[in-house]
Amino acid sequence: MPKKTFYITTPIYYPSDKLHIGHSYTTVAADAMARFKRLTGYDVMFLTGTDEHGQKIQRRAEESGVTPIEYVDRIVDGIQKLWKVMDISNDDFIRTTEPRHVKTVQKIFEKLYNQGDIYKSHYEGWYCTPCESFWTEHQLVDGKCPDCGRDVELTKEESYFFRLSKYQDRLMEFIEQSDFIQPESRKNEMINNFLRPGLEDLCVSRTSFDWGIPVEFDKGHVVYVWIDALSNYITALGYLSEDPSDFERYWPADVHLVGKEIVRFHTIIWPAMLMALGLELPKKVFGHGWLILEGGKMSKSKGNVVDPVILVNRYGVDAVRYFLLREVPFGSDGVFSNEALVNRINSDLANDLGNLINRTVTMVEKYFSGIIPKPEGEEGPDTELKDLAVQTPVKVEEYMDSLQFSNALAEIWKLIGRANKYIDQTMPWILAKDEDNKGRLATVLYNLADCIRIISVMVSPFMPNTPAKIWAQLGMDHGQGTGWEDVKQFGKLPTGIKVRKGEIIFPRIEKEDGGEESEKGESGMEDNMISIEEFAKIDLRVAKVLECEKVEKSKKLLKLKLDMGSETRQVLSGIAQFYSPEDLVGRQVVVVANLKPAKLMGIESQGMILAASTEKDEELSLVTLEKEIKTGSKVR
RNA sequence: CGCGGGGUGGAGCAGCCAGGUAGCUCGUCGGGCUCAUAACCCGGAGGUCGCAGGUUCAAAUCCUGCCCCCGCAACCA
Repeated sequence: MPKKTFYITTPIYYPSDKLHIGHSYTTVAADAMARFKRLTGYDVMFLTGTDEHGQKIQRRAEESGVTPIEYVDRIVDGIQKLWKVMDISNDDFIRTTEPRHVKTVQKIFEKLYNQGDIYKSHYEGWYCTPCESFWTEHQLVDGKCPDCGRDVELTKEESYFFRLSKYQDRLMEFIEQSDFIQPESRKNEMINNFLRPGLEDLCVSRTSFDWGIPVEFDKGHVVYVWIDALSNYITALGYLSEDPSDFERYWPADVHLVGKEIVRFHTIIWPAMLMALGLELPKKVFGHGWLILEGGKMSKSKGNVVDPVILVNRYGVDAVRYFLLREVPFGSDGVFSNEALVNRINSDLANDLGNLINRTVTMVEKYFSGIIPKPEGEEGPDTELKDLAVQTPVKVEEYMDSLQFSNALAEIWKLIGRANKYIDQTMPWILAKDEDNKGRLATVLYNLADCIRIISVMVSPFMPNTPAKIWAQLGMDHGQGTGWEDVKQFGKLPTGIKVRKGEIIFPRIEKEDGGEESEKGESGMEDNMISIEEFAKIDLRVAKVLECEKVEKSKKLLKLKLDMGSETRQVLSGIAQFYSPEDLVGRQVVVVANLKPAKLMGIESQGMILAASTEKDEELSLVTLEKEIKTGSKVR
């Protein structure tokens, strides 16, 4: 009989920037689930990938002076390395620029067009020029661009539409009557905010940029995000390709794991697309919460950016993975802080689990020369411990099936706690004093060691590297008794094997004195010294202000046009409260010329001019030059 | 009336949908133990469940109103 299949996906990430801890969170969760399902005997397909088209990437690439594909190749490479570091066990990685995806999306588009689910019309919308974005009437805020608050103009663009409205009733019925959307609160959100007000047809092509999948029968159009990105879940399986065997095997997906911000696309647009294609719908979409960083949103100026790689280097993958899945209930938002991470590692991993292993192995060495002894009989607290040990996997299974990672882990830790308590109850060091108690001592230590075996297996989906370390210490070189079914039985640990006390698996992390200081250190500031080479990376240039105007609707921003010597640039600066545009035109300023461009109020800024300001910005003074010098000169 | 989330011992959370003993983790205090990673085990202290009304025999939980906090929208390049 073929194994039951399990298909789980993460969203495909947008490679316009490096990924952060939030992306790792989703992916680690999916990975834990995938590993758990493999462990419990499923034929698993775990998919992740990248969504590589779109205007933003096209623009980023242009700014960096490379082609879009060169640009994404580099970032995607980084993402794949990150997943390696995080020990992600994905079975496939789909890139929307791959031919297998592109071809199928074109087929899907054409199929939907031929059957009338996609039609050509005009996108009549309000266009915000600086943002280069279209908005519908009701998206506007006070008749202005909801993104930047500026004026918008009514524009028409020819484009293709998907008949989303046609599926409104079927969607409503499906969503209301199923537990398709998890957690439940998000289901209500979708019904009340989107389905009840009514669905509008969806624009699925663009002519305003070309970094996308071309619509084959109408050049000039590229497929816009929805059909391109969402389809990845089936194109990766070979839907409509020469080899659809994976599709036949794994579809429909068991879970699409997504962040709460994109629940809407996955629960409304995606099912509607599938209905149109006549395909089965995924069984579940789970919208998890966000990791909120201590001190507000992650931002560079606050210095609280959390780089997963740094965390892993510092604390180890398994510890970081454990923390992510344990600390916060999966459906809700939670706070991420270094302190919480260290606390978890110390109390759960070092004190509870690590110490349990260490003390058990030590006693086996001390009292039985390292040989796992044969148990004799059962008495006192043995029964309770054993019962709990074999019941725990059942509970873990239940929690995992509803993606309650933190509860599953809590359940495992109850057993760890119980085992620690068992040591105190049975007091092996007392038993060891009297040769008559040798048998009882053997039983106690065997029970402990076998509990650890059970724990090691249950923990493996969350912490992939830890089990092998535990097995090595227990002397289970062949992983005996480590299947999921073995874990539901007590006594599967072979006797007579020799334990090997090795390194401490989870050392305690000593908090450096002065917690404040170490917090700063964590964010990678080290000490504040940089080398001359590092300084040389900053390209400071003299520029002359050619034009300058206030940014409309902005208190602080001025838009400057700068002569950089060899080129002109547009730079924004938050100095409007201190300088008026007339003051600046014709003056020379100092500019960071190789700063990554950014958009403020929807306007691109290609550099930063230097100014000094007091602590609370009551005063501000521009950095200028003592005497005129050739525009474009390097400052160093 | 912008949208969303939330206010429960010192910190972080569960409980609320299906009213009836306020639970967990960390911290703290006291004790125990010495196999162990200053770890482990036991016990204690500490709570007007944001405020005010209402429903009810009974409200953290249901209803109404209000206050406050956070995220997003929305600008320190």
